[in-house]
Parts: sequence; structure tokens; C-alpha cells
Amino acid sequence: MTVPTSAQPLARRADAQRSIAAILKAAVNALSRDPDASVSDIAKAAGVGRVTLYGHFPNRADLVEAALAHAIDQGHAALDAVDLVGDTRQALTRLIDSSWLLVNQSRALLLAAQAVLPPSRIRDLHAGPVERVEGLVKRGQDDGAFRSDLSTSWLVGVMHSVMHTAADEINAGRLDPDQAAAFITATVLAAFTPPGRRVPA
Amino acid sequence: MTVPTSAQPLARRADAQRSIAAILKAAVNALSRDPDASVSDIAKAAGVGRVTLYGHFPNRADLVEAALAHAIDQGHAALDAVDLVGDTRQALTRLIDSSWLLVNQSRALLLAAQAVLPPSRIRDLHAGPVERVEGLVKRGQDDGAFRSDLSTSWLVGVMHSVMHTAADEINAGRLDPDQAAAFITATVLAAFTPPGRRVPA
DNA sequence: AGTAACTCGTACACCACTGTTCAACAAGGG
DNA sequence: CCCTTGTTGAACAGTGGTGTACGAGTTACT
Repeated sequence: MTVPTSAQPLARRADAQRSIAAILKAAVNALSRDPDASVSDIAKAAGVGRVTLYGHFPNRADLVEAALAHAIDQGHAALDAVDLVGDTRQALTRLIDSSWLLVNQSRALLLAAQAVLPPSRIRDLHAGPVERVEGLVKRGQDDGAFRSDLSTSWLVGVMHSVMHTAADEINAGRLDPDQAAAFITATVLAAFTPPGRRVPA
Repeated sequence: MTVPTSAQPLARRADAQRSIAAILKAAVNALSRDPDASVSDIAKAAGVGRVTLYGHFPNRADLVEAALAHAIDQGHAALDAVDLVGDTRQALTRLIDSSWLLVNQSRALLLAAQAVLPPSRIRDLHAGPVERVEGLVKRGQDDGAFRSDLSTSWLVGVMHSVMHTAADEINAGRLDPDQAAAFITATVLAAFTPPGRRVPA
């Protein structure tokens, strides 16, 4: 008990920390491939006994939640590098370029989470990323670059779902992965254009 | 065996036909609520013994497939009433008005199907409805109402996914169901507008 | 009226997964 | 160096579903 001054992350042994990291990584990986991956599968992929896993995560739901949180944190951090100042449309384009692959790769993981966690919990976990996008969209609405006749959350939702569409089209073999980003931005920018204004070419 | 001239739907007894109809209806209903509904649940809802159900559908996958096919047929038939001639944008608006509720209601059912059937099978089942939408979109591209810098299938996918977005937003409490159709059409028409052209107000 | 088709409930075998227990062993930390 | 914390596999109980078998009863077609 070396000075547990307060409710800290609870200093585990170096040993355990390694295990947890491995499990988290394996979980994200496995669940991204197959949302129905079993706890055994994940433990195996992590190079860890199933019992060990249960030692750190009480049940499957907690594990999935941790995995999702982990993936979101990673993505969120990666997007910190994106420059969101300057022309709003260009900023959105940059954000889409960096985001969409992440969104795509985490689709199955998200599905796994939806099967186990209440919608509210999932929304909470996404609060960070959503806030970032929402802020940008709102700025665009304020400066007149984006339409204001539709709500901010709607536009954010549309952007999100267009990215999913890209993923679908790709693995249906109808879209070249290299073109995906261009298709998405072209679509989203048009959808966001205020009525009466010309769609950017 | 009243003249089984060839491989016909195999004339079952009136008895059995009623059962099958009830099962199909119950399956669509139950799976639309909960994609994980068990065979027992469905049988119960149909007012039929589980064994009877298995007598008509060899396994869960076949049942789900039949349910999806049934729902799609119904929807497809309902949309026959929609007038698709005349101004392309207006026709699309009419189609969305009539489609989106159907799409919305069948979301869970579709999810159930995706869990059990290969993507190719699902796409085949959707061939009818997709063809209708694709035809209209293609016409719009040909007559210049819709953009041609993005592929037809992409635009169809976008339209489809925007409808799903509406469903999400509604049951997240962020969108008034009465506004849904308007939001969808406003978004889709903007997204479909050719670059350089003004977004319709 | 008779026969084949259909239905029903119960019961069973089976399977995959979850979560727990145990007892022995390994390794980090002070 | 010793004690605590972790790790391990095997074994077990529990759960909830799927699909099958059976035997008796019912209902439609001719």
C-alpha cells in the first residue's frame, strides 16, 4: 500500500499492467474482425489465460466497453494532429480525410459494443470525438459555410453515416478504397451546402 | 397431388398455408423488435408449436431469410403506387416519403438477417427495391438533375444511409419523427446536386 | 369415410459460451 | 529474501439456445 493517497488508478504490478495492455489490444483487434469473438478467443489472442482475463475484467461487457474506450481514446488522440482552423470547409475535408479510416476500422467493434452496452453508455464514450466534430460543424453553421436549416446533430449524424456507406460500398466491391475519401467529402460538402448556394466544385 | 405440372410452390394443405403465413408475419414482427428473437419466441407469437415451425423452416437461417424476403416483397409492392414520372427531384421526394418509414421499421430485421446470411444473399433479396431506386437515380443523372461525378450505386447508398441516420436520430430523441422525411429529402437533394449548381431551397 | 397431411407437447442430445473455483506455480517489489 | 500479487490450466455448473425424435391427436382434401 504505497501511499494510496486517494482513489488513484490503483497501482498494479508491472506484470499485470502488461497483461491488461495485451488484452486490450487483442480485444480491439479481435472484436474489430468479429464482433462476436468470445472471451476465450480474445484471451488466446492476447497470449493470456482466460482466467487471467477474468481477473482484470469481471465480465464480457466490461471487457468490450474497455476495448471500445481504448479504441476511441486512440482515435481521438490521433485526430489531435488535425488542423481545424481556417476555412471551415477545408477543415472539414481534413477531418474527414483523417477520420474515415478510423471509423471504418472500428465498425465491428462498435457493433460488439452495441450488443452489450446500453445506447447511453456508448454515446458517453463517444462524447469526446463527437464534441470535436460538432464544434467544427457548428462553427461552419455560424459563419454561413454550412446550412442552418438542419440541426447540428443531424449534420454530424449524416457525416458519420456517409462514412459508413463508404465502408459498405468498399467491401461490396463497388468503390475503390482510394476514392473513398473524395467521395465522402464531395457528398458531405454538398449535403452541408446552404439552400440557394452553389455546391462547391 | 392435383396436377403438380412442374416444380410449383408445392401445393400445401390450406391448414399449412395458414400456419406459414402466421409464422412469417410473426417472424417479421418479432425480428423487427428484437433481431435476436429466438425460434421459440417467434413460434409463440405465431400461435404455433415450435415443432410445427421447424416443419416448415428447416432452421433459423431459413426462417430469417423467408421473413426478410416477405418484408421486402410487401414493401416493394407498397411502393408500386408511387408515381416516379415527371420531375426527377420531385419523384425522388415522393419515393423517399413513402420509403423511409418502411426502411426504418425493417432495420432490426435486416440486422437479424445480416447475422445469419451471407452479404451476397442479402443483396440478392434487395435486388427488386434497389433496382427501382437505381433506375430513378440514373434517370436523374442522365437528365442532369443529379450529379454524375459520383457513381449511381454510391448515390443510392447515400440515400439509404441517410434514412438510417434519421432512424438513429429519432430514437436518440434528437429528431422529431414528423420532421424526418423533410430532413432526409433536404439532405439527399443537396447531396445529389451537381457541383456548381445551386442547392434547391 | 378414409387417408394423408398437419399439429402439438414433451423430452432429449448437443453445443458454445459464460463465469467461478481450486491448487500449484511464477514473478515483481520492498 | 520473503511475501504479496499475478498467472495458469483444468474442471465444473449454469444458461439459453438449436435441431431432432416420438406418439398421440386433429384437420383438411377426395
